[in-house]
Amino acid sequence: MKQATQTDVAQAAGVSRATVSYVLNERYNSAMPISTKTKEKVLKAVADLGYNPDARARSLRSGKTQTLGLIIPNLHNPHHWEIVEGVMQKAHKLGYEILFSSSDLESKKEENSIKALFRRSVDGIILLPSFIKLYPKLLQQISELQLPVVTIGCRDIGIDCIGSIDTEATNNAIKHLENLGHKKIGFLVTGENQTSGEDRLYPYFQSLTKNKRALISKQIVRVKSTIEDAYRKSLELLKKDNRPTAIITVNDYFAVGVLRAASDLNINIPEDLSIISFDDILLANFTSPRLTTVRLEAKAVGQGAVTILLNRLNNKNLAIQKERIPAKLIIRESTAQVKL
Amino acid sequence: MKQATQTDVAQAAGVSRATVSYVLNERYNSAMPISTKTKEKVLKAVADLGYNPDARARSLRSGKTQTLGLIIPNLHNPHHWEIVEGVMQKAHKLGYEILFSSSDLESKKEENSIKALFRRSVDGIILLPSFIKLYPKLLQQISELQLPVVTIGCRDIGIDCIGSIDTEATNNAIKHLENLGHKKIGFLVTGENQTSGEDRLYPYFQSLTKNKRALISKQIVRVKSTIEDAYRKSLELLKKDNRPTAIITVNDYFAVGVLRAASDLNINIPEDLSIISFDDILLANFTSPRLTTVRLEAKAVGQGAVTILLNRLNNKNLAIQKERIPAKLIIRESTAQVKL
DNA sequence: TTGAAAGCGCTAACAC
DNA sequence: GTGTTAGCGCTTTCAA
Repeated sequence: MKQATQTDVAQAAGVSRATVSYVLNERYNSAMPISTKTKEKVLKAVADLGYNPDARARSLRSGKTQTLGLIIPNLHNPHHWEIVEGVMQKAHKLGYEILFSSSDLESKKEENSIKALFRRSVDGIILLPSFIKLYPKLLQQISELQLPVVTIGCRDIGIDCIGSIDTEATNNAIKHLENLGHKKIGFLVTGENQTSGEDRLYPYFQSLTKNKRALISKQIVRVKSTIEDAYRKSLELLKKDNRPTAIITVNDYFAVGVLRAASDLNINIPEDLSIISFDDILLANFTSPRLTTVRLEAKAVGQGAVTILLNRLNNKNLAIQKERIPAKLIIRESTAQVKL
Repeated sequence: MKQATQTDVAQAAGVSRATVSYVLNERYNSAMPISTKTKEKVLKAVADLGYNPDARARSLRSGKTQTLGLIIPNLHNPHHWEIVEGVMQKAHKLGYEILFSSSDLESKKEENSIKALFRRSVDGIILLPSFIKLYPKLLQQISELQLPVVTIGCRDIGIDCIGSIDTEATNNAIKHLENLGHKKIGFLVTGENQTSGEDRLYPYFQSLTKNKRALISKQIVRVKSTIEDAYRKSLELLKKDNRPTAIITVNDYFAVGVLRAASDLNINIPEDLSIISFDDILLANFTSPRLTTVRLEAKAVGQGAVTILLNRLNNKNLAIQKERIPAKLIIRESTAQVKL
């Protein structure tokens, strides 16, 4: 049997198509009063026929798709998924669907995702950007598409955003390590063009030029966003004679790679090496040892992103929204007093 | 500036809207010949105006949305994302978008996802089902919606499907453990209503009733699909006097929880306890010890699901498709000869 | 309180 | 080779 259409329902209920529309969109409370009997007739016909309004037609006419685009850099970091979870929960609760895409760390793809994918099939976009260099281009595309966008992770480029307070988070991590007496700290950050490395650690390095820079012998290692590379690079780092007594990684996922590398080299954690990371993914509490990490409230970030985006949809003229979520240090087992 | 429409392009190029449509849909090679000059004029106008066809209107008219629905049970098991990755890669390559949804292990939600979400906004659905009991209901919904569906994981219910060869995979795991001399094997499976537990281990248990059942003292533990529960339940299991010498978990994600529990109890792996699991997620090679596991080729499964679904879209009358992907035992560090 | 009808932007059958 | 035109299924003014 063919799918029932609005016309079928109207005929079955003995009313006009407009009336069906009114009932289904609950217009009867406000401007458009509908008699209870009519309403019931329509509802019955809808149930009988198993009628489901066509989202495309509805969208074409109303201008709203009730769909949000979500783009994340890669599919392997669990932190991203926790964000996705927050986004989906909130979006579904509010009656929005999610058109999902991963940019796979290729800037070309990220571009395409934004452009090709969202030919008015979404009302707005939630973007977890991967490439810093992309930002100017991004801005341009966004204005061309005239689609509201909220980015996860804030930079001052006049776009709605939500993110953790990176400098605060970083300071928490550094301070914890310093309190434990660590002076030789290694840093595992993402590639030069990617966001999380720069955002998270750069403010800290900046501050160093003024004061404690001399105190800390920086050992910065850039890794691709895979656990394999985190493993390989930390293996190299830890094989050096002058290896750090503590490592800060830009995310928990990398920290798992470091854990593995340390284990290969018979380096005990935290006795011989402290590790601290960011995110506090679920897994962080189940590694051996459990990870000391700076919690970034992924789910809240995801939910907040939806809220911000919908605010924008409801009011194009809103001032730029910028929400910062506090980061909290979670001390577990991967950090300890430095050995003398 | 308003988004350009087909009419704008037609005017700018000095042709009719139909011609624009022909050019953009590349109809000029086949039935509908278009002169090169016209084609170029149109293409230029498209570029000048930054024209992007409206996916909704196109879909409404053509009946195709170029969008696939993807539903997975929960967002935390990395194996699921690897499947998602395969799905997205293949789908995007073929010009399809992904409408994404997680059923979060609530059967109610899974139902809604299928019904409400996909009111003709997708051409077909890829479903990684979570609840066995849902299958009959599922079948009914599918026929009501008249939407092609492919399930990941096969059961004989007359739906296109793709999955690993579960009995083969299970036999691989069991045989490996038996070869190492293990007789007391514990099983960590998912809740009674969920698919992976039953599919993966049930055929094996069935076979046992006929022969080696006596040899193996089964210790079956049911866990919820969270790493926390896997951890908690294996802690209980391992505290027993008569604890198993080997544990089979239904996925690598659970195995990480077992690793953690063993570590808490100072049980050495693999010396005191062997662990074998399923999936071979990326992480499985970076735990300590690295996991012996039965590789399930998640990415290939995801890609295959898309292929199967598109076959179905192209030919409604195709016989039921059923693709099985061989499972391969990957021996790493979490299994060893049983101690005497 | 309800109905008639226009039209969202596009594709495809048909006409020229 | 190219243009005309009829809808796809819905929402929403306007009229009754």
